[in-house]
Amino acid sequence: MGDKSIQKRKYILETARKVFMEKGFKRVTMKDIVEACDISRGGLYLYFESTDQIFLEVLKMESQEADDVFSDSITEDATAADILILFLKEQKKELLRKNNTLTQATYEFYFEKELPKKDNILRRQFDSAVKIIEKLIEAGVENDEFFCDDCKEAARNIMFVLEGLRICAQTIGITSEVVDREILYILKSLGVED
Amino acid sequence: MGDKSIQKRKYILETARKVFMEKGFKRVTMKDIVEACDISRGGLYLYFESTDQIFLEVLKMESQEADDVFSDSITEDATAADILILFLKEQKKELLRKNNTLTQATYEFYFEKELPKKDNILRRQFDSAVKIIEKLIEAGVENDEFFCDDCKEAARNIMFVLEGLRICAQTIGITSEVVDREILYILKSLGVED
Amino acid sequence: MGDKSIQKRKYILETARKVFMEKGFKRVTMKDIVEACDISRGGLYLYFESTDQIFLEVLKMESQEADDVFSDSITEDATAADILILFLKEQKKELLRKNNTLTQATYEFYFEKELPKKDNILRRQFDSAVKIIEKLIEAGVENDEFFCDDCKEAARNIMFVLEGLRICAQTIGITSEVVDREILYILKSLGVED
Amino acid sequence: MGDKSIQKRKYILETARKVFMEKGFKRVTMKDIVEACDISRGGLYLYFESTDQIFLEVLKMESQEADDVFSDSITEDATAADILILFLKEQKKELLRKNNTLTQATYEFYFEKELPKKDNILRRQFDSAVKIIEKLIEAGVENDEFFCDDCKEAARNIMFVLEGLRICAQTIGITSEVVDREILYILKSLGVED
DNA sequence: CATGAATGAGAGTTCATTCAT
DNA sequence: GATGAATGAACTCTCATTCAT
Repeated sequence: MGDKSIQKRKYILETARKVFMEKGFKRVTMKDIVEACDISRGGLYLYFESTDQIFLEVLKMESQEADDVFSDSITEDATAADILILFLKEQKKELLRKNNTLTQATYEFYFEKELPKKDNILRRQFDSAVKIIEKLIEAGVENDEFFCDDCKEAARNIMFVLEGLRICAQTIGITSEVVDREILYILKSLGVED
Repeated sequence: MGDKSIQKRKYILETARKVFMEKGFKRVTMKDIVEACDISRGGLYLYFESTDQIFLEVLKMESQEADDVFSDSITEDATAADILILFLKEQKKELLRKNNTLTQATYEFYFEKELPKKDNILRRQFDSAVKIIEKLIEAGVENDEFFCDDCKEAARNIMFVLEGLRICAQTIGITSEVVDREILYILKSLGVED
Repeated sequence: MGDKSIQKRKYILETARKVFMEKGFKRVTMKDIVEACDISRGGLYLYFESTDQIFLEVLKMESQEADDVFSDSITEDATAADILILFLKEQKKELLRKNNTLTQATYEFYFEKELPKKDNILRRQFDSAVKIIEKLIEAGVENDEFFCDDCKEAARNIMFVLEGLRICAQTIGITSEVVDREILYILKSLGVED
Repeated sequence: MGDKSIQKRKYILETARKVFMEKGFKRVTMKDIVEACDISRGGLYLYFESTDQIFLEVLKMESQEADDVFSDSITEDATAADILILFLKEQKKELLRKNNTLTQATYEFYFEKELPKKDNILRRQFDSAVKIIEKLIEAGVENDEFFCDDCKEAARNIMFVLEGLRICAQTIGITSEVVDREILYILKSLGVED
């Protein structure tokens, strides 16, 4: 596969990503992607053999970029609290974005395929996020920014709240204020006065 | 519609409920329901016109029963903390049940139809649960069982954590221990020492 | 499946039979059969799930009728030689018929699927024909119509010659005279002077 | 067309031959041949325009080599009977070989294309084989090895039996013993005592 | 000459929905 | 009311064939 092919492959994945963001996972057919990419039916099959495969690849792309969210948040002089707040604000932005997330498609995908619960991308992302938040809280505790007995558990709780917000955003809808309140609640439970 | 019809309608809904629990929402076809009910294709259409409609009715049934969870928890001499703990344990049991919940189907349904976020069954259930928990916490605060600044927010937080656990149970999988730790975390943040 | 369904099933098989006679096996698609029957795409799938299945059923029908060829040949006063000659003439007629045989389709079918050689319809038909011819020759030998050392082998040889003629008729083409000569040769080798 | 081209053409034909032996005719696609030859899709089209053409060319190659079977059989001191027996044994070997013959592919090819019956390679091969066998029998008759009224007809009969065996080998399966018995039957009908 | 990405026609299959009985 | 055969739109997937490089 030449350079051009790699380009096209990437182009297809990026286009498919938009389609998944708009329609979720299940409603997307190979035809949808073919049309969005403006290529031929057979052409798509040269690169991918199913929507499943395409979605998994999109997810991989996504997950690589996800790691950057933290990296972006970390600046030299920022305190742990600053970084955590920045991260939570990032998450807020993302979970309030309408039709601009793969959240729904991802959930649908994991529902449809009854994938191994132990080893899947989503799980790895979750666990890795927990670990990073944990480190952040530990750093904050050392700096006396945070107060916390069990940093690991606090990190996990934050992630569950975020997941709860995320799914509610997709189903029952939530406002910016609701998210803000949750963020404040989280921070308060870490002993941050604001 | 005669008595017999009402009976049959109910029979269909109950049978369909089982099908949705097994397969989620999207993967269920009219054919599946027809076969599960052992009625004729045309027969089903006499009562319902789509899987959507059937699922909504199933959800209505469900939501009427859901209110009983709390009622069951409340006994005369129970303290607020007792009731809250009982409720959380109920939730734990439910969210760990495999293929015995409409959770997945419900999420799928709400993903698929981009329903009004403001007024839907799920939303009403959520809000009503928040209110009940809030009342419970307030009662607990008055009894000095709980310590809490903002009972409404605490209640909301609990619900988001539960939602987070619920979705995670369906996608990345969670263990009984994970749920226990979250329950403890919630109780601790209410000032309960255990 | 009601009476009507059985009728329709039969109708489809008979129509499909004609299609197979015209086009062989491989070139026939479900669409061809749908069009020949003038039914809907989905309609055909109610009765059969593949051209394979349809062809096998056609073959079964055929094989039931094939047994009648002999029965038809046998009349009360006919001698063994008469019956054998009648049978060979029947075979001649059949193998010279253009596009009015399933021969080609049958061969194609057995080529395509690499079916068990031991137990298949074709094999059963062949063996049963050998047995009947053998009986016939034995009867002829007893009547001093035929002369033959090994009736079983003679019967088998007749069948192989017929198979050879059949396949040649489909590939390189043969004339009526060629078949006649082979029939005479067979009869002569059984000691029949004509 | 340069030397190199001729070489490549031949290489393609020989490779394609193997593919046809494995899969018959109809199941072979241009893609199969391209992959077996490890050349480019477009490249194949520079030499041949269809599987039909390729198969015909393979058949031509084959037919040139087929003539050698007899030449090989003929040694100086061999009697007619020896040569005939050798030839029949050759044929036996060939028709019992699994997946190592173009037989099936050839039949499929002639089924698919409804080619002129009068003038085709298969026909020429058949006629030429008949002629050679005829000559052989005539020689045998002169040497008093064989007894035969109509040598041409005997030769033709042999070929039809062989064709019958060949097709049966591909469809209903035959054993070595069955072929042996047919060979003995043929020889006996030529008056050879063995 | 040679490449291999791209095309698009067409085969197979499923399912919501209708309608004569 | 109830039945279930029938319909046809929509999807998946494959392959011969072309054509820019």
